[in-house]
Amino acid sequence: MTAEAKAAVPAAPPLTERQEARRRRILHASAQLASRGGFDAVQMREVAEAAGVALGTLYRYFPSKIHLLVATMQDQLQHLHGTLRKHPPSGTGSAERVAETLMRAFRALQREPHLADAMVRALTFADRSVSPEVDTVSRQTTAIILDAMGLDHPTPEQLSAVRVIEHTWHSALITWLSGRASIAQVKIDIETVCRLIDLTAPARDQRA
Amino acid sequence: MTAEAKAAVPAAPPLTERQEARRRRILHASAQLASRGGFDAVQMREVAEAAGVALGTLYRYFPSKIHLLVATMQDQLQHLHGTLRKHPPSGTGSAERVAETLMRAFRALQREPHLADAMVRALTFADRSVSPEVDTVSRQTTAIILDAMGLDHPTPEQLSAVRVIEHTWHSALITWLSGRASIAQVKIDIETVCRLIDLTAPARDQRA
DNA sequence: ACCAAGTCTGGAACTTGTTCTAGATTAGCG
DNA sequence: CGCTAATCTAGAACAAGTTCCAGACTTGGT
Repeated sequence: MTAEAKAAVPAAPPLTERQEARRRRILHASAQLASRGGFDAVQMREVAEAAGVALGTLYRYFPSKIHLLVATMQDQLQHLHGTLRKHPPSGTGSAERVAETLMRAFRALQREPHLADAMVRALTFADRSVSPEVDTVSRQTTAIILDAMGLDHPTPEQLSAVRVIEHTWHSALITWLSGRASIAQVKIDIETVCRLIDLTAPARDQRA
Repeated sequence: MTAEAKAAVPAAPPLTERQEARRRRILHASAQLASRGGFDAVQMREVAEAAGVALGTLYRYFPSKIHLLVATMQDQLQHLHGTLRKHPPSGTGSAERVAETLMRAFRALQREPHLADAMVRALTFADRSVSPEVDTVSRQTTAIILDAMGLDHPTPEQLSAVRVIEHTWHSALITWLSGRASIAQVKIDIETVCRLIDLTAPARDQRA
């Protein structure tokens, strides 16, 4: 919680070309299988086979199924962030733009609901041993939201609002994935929580 | 999502006394083991043994480990709701009272962090097959929050706010349990999201 | 008291995540 | 090139959730 900003993964031994390729094949196989049948369909033996790699090797690259799926999510988020940078949200207010961005991400997930299931379940099921990786995902998400808000130097209050938005985002996704909330409801929840942003705007109308 | 309010479990065959006792023993064993080592420590074979029941019987009562832990959570929530009814929050505003209530619940969880871990992880990991049970938990939570707000007939807008609060509550718990957020941060997040309540108050200062 | 249906028990068996081992391959280096 | 350490492979082995089964026990109805 204190001061270790920069690199969450201090020792990232440089991978050879073949190793990079293996890693990529594994992530691809993971996403592929996840797209078919969700979390349960990502079976370590199958991932290994599809990636053309021994089971032990798979575990050397990703020490658990959860690690693998969280890494898969990092991968997908990176894509998304790139896409969003190229086509920024069009709304005029911060709240609107954030809601628009999240809804766009949501629609992307709807196109691959099984993949979404695998990634989100892994993310919320992760225990302490996966904290660094999950934290990376969280930072990526935060960056996306701050981008949408157009903020470079958020106040602590605004960061709180962003954290709450992330909470809502993850949890709303889960209720949708498990069939307990409709798409429309997720939309409402996102729009509702985005109202918090205006509440923390540094400008006028502050009387608390 | 439409109109089937009353009983989520349509056919609850009346249990005999011995069956009720078995069920209670199982839930007790579950909570006991969870209190020790969290999610992983709740092993079905051990629960069965501790409850003095055959493995097959355990599975007849609770069709999966997740079902078992979600039921455990229902149980604990019931306690909590009872306690809260007897000692209502003292704040003057809705937002304050809800925040106070949730912080009180949070402190209760802090006393049994392993149990909290087991229940919350089960809750968010649950797939569609556990939807009815998870939904029950959700309704219990909603009821607790509405109680704190002192509302009997919430507007749709207020219900949205309550849903977002629940999202934040669950997700914040997870970040705390996995060591990615401090207790203080959870407190801040709860207080932040509770501000939404004032935003949806039916009274004055509505100009959007 | 007796029977049929349903329930419970003990235990084996199966599935999938994870670990371990022995031997082949590869990478870096003199 | 030839050596050494690291990495990779194939596959066995182990752990815990889940399923199945044969036989004993309960329950409810007659």
